[in-house]
Amino acid sequence: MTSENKAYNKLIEAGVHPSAQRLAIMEFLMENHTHPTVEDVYKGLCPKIPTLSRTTVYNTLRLFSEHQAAQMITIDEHRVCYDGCVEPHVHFYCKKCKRVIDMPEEEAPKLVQNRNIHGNIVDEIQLYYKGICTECAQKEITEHSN
Amino acid sequence: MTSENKAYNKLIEAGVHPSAQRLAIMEFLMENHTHPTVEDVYKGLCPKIPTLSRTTVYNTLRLFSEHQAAQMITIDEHRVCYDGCVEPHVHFYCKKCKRVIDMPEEEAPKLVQNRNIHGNIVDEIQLYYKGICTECAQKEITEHSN
DNA sequence: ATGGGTGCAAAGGATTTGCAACATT
DNA sequence: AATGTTGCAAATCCTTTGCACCCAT
Repeated sequence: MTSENKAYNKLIEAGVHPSAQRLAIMEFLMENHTHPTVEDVYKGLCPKIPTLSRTTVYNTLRLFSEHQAAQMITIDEHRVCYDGCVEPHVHFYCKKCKRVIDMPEEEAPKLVQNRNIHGNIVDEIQLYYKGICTECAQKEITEHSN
Repeated sequence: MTSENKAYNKLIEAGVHPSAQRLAIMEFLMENHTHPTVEDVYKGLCPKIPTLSRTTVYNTLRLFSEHQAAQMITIDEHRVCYDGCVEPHVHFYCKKCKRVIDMPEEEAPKLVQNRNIHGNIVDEIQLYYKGICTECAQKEITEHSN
């Protein structure tokens, strides 16, 4: 199956009408597992869709997360980013380089859809780790040994 | 022990020099378990410290979280809020009323200080649940039954 | 022709920055 | 005097809003 088809199917399954922009944005998410911000998606797709606007990217990513076709990640205090993978997994945020990294080996809490806790209905779970990533930790050691 | 003393001790233990503003902000956090935003803290303390500035509240809350004297919560995509309690516990975010609520009965992942995962150093963990709170869920039922 | 989707420009809001004044040791 | 702290004003950056246009049904 081509990546266009995968993106198309995902939108249909999520109940999102597949416009050209939405398809391109979903495809971008599915090909870039780097937790892109709105700006990243915008920049990444501008060459392909020169008329694309930031507003559309904002609207679309929000729509995706509302339809569980993507997850919104608020691990970075400064900006929101998105993940095309909606399977539960842990995210790690490096306070130095500001990257968001997947931690597939860590156990993630499973989401029971519409779980009820004292009347509060939970439909989304996010587990965030924060700290310093390998690369940045390495750099720090090198710098300090000078 | 008075609440001033508690706040004072907490700052000292965290290695934060206790100025009047910092004491007042820490005291506010320890007395208000409502996950206040910068604006909330600012508004809450203005009567007591009329010269207080938002900048100071920003600086101070950031300083606290860097010294583990408070935790920064990024559950709400629109604004950061803070929790004076640094014991691990789950936070719930209501997408309707935007409140952040503690979920003490849910098991929270324990933070092993400076845990190392494939070279990534984890020094902070946040577990977020999102959905609709009891009150808002109730309201929705009432409205729809009209 | 109708409703949803898109994009521009402007507005809004949260947060940071630069800098001067201030307090405290 | 030196250092760290505070607070104002301005700047910055992210995100939303209002509205007009456009496209597909």
